[in-house]
Amino acid sequence: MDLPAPRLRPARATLLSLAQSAGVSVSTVSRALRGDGRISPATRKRIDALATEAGYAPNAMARTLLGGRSGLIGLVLGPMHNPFYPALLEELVTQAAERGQRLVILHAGEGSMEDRTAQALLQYQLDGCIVTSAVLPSRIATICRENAVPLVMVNRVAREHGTAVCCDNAEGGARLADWLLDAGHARHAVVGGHADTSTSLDRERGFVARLAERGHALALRFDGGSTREGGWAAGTRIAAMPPEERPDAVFAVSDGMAMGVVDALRAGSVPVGEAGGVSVVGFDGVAAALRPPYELTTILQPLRAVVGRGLDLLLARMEEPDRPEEVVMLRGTLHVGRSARRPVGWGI
Amino acid sequence: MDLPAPRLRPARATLLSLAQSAGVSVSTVSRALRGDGRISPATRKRIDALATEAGYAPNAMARTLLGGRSGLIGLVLGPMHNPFYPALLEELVTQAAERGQRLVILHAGEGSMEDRTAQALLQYQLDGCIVTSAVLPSRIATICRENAVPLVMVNRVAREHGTAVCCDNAEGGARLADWLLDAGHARHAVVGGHADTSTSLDRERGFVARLAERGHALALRFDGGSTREGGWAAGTRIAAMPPEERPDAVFAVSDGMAMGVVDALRAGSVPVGEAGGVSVVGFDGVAAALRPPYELTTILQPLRAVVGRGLDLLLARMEEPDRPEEVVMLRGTLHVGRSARRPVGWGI
DNA sequence: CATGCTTGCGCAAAGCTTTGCTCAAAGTGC
DNA sequence: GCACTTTGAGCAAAGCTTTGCGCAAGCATG
Repeated sequence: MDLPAPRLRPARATLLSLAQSAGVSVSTVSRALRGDGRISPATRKRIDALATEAGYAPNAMARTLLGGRSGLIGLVLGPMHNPFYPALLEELVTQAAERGQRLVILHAGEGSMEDRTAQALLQYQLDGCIVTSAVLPSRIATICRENAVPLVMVNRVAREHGTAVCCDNAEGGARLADWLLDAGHARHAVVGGHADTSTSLDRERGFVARLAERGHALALRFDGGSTREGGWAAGTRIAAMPPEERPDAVFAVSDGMAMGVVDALRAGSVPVGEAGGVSVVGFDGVAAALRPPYELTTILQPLRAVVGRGLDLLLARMEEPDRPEEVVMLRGTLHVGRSARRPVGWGI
Repeated sequence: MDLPAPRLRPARATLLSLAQSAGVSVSTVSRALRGDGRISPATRKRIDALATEAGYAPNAMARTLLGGRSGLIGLVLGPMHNPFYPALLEELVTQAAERGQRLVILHAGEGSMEDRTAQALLQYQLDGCIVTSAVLPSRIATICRENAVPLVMVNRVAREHGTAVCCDNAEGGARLADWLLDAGHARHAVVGGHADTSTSLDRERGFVARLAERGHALALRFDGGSTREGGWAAGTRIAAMPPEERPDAVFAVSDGMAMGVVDALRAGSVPVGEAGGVSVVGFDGVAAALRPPYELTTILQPLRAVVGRGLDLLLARMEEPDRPEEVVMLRGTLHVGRSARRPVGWGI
C-alpha cells in the first residue's frame, strides 16, 4: 500500500472510517445516521454511538456535490453605520441557523463588489442570496439571474422587479404624520436619507403625502445622508433657527439620524418632546433609540418577521424557482416614546 | 441532520462540459485554466475563451473534497451594539476577500452558540475560525482544538492560551491617563465594560496603574456594561453630582460608552472638554466618535492592521499547525479631539 | 536508422456521500 | 420441505476537480 497523500488536516471521521469500526458497509452507516427505516435498531444504535464518540460530522461538501443544496446563503450587507443593519444581521444569523442554513458574507460596506467576490456565489454553490444593502449591487443581481440563484431583498425594494420583504415604509411615514398632526404640530421638517434608497424615499413620501392630505405642507427638508452625523448637522441647524421659524416637528427617516437630531437639539438647549420645544420622530425601532436618553417615538419594524419572511421566501424560491416574484410589506407599529409631544388626552 | 431535497439546478458549466465543447480531455481543461505550463498556448487560449463564454466557475466543493482548503473561515461575532464590531466586520470581510477567503458567520450576538451551529465548523471543512466575541464561546474553542482547526481571537485575549491579536489595551489606557494628568486633571473616574472581557479590564488596569504610578488614585468607578446606555447612565450620575465632588476626567473604556457619557453630561448642562467642565476620553476610535458632535479624545485602534495580522496569523496556522501560539499586541494611537482638555501649551 | 528527449495531452484514482438495485438470510404459510 | 415475502445490508455509480503517471508524436543526435 502506498502512502496516502500528505494531508494537512488530521484525518477526521468519515463514513468509511465508521463503517470499518462498525464492521458494516458505508451505505449502512449513511442510512443508519440518517434514520433510514431499513436499518435494524441494534445496528443503528451501535453506529450512532460510534459516530458520537468519533465526533463525526457529515461532509457538507460531498453532500452538496451530489446535487443537493449547499445549505449556504450569500449575504450582501450595506454600510454598517446605520444601527439597524447590525441588528438585522444578528436576526438573520439566528433565523438562518434555525432553518439549517449558514450565511456567507459576500460583501459589506459601501464599496462596490469585486468580480472575484461575486464569483464566490457560484463557486460555493450558494443556494440563494440575501441583499440588505440599500444600494443594490447590480452585479450580484445579474449573476443570480443568469444562474437561477434565488435572490431576496430585505429592507429594500427594487422598482422594476425582484422579490423583496420590507416594512411598509410609506404607511409608517403616514402614521407618523398623523401622530404629529394629532398632537397639534404645525411646522414639519424631514431629515431624509440616501436619495437612491427606496426605503428612505418611501418613508418620506408617505409622510409628506399624509401631511398634504390633511392640508399641511412640508416646511423644511434636510439631507441627513442616512448617518447619525447627518442628523446631528440637521439638528444643529434647526437649533440655530429663531424659535418662530423653527419647525416644531422633525421626522428623521431612520432612528440613527433621529438620535443625531436629538443630540444636536439638546446640545443647542432646545427641549425635545416638550411643549415649546421640538418633537422628533424616527423610524426603525433600533434598541438604542427606544431607551434613554432617546426614548424615541418611532415606527417599530417587525424585525423578526421581516427576516423570517425574507428567509422563507428565499427557501420557497429554491424549491420552486418559477414562483412569481413578490413584494411583501409588513406593517410596522407606532412606538410612543418621549421624543415627541403626544395628542392631548392620549394615554392616562 | 435534515437533508434538503435534491433539486436539479440548471446545469452549470463544468470541466466536463468545457472539455466536450473543446474536444479535449477534462484534465487538459483543468490544467489550461490553472495555467499549467504543459498546455500549449493555442489550446489554452481556446479553452479560456470557452470558459469565459460559459461563465465557468470552478466548483469549490469538489476542490475542497480533494483535500485542499475550503477557502472558508468561520466567524464568531460578539454583540453588535458596540459600534466597534460592525466596523471590525467590514474590515474583516474586505481583507478576507483580499486573501481569497470568505467568511461564514457561525454566531452573532449575546446568546450562547447552539451545538448544531458549532457542527457547521466541521461540516463545511472551515479552514479556520476567527472569534471577535469578547466572551469566548468555549464550545467553539473546544471543537477547534479537537479537530485541529486554527483559531485566532481578534480584539480579545484568553488568559491561558490561544493565538490572539489585539490593541495594546493596557498601554492605551496608560497613555490616556498620562494625557489627562498632563492636562492637570485631578479627579478621575472610569466607566468600565463587561467584567469578563480581557479588553475592558486591560484598558482599565493600564489606566489605573499609570494613575497610581503618578501618585493619583481612581476617584470613582461606574459599570457601563459596554453599552452606550450604560455610559449615559454613568454620565447622568456624574452630571447630578455637586461640582466640587464631580470628577473632572472620565475614561470610558469604549467609544460607545464614551459617547453616552458625553450625551448625558451635555443633557445635564455640564460642559465637556472645557475648563470647569468634565473631560471625557474613550477607546477604539470608531468613526462616529471622531466626528462632531463628539470629537472624542480616544485611542485609535489600528483596525486595518489588527484585522490584517489576525488573518495572516490564521493563514499561517493553516500552513503550519504546530506553530507556537502567539499574542500580538498592536499599539494604538492617541487621537486628540475636543472632548478632553489638553495639556497647556499643547498644539499651536 | 535506432535511440533518447521534449512537448502536449489523456487515463484514472481519490476525496466523501447518497441512493437505486441487488442479494442473502430469516420468517411465513401450506 | 417448498415457494414466497420481509428484513437488513452491500455494491456501485454519480457528482466535480486535481494530479501522478503514462503515452504518442515530433525532433534531434549518434
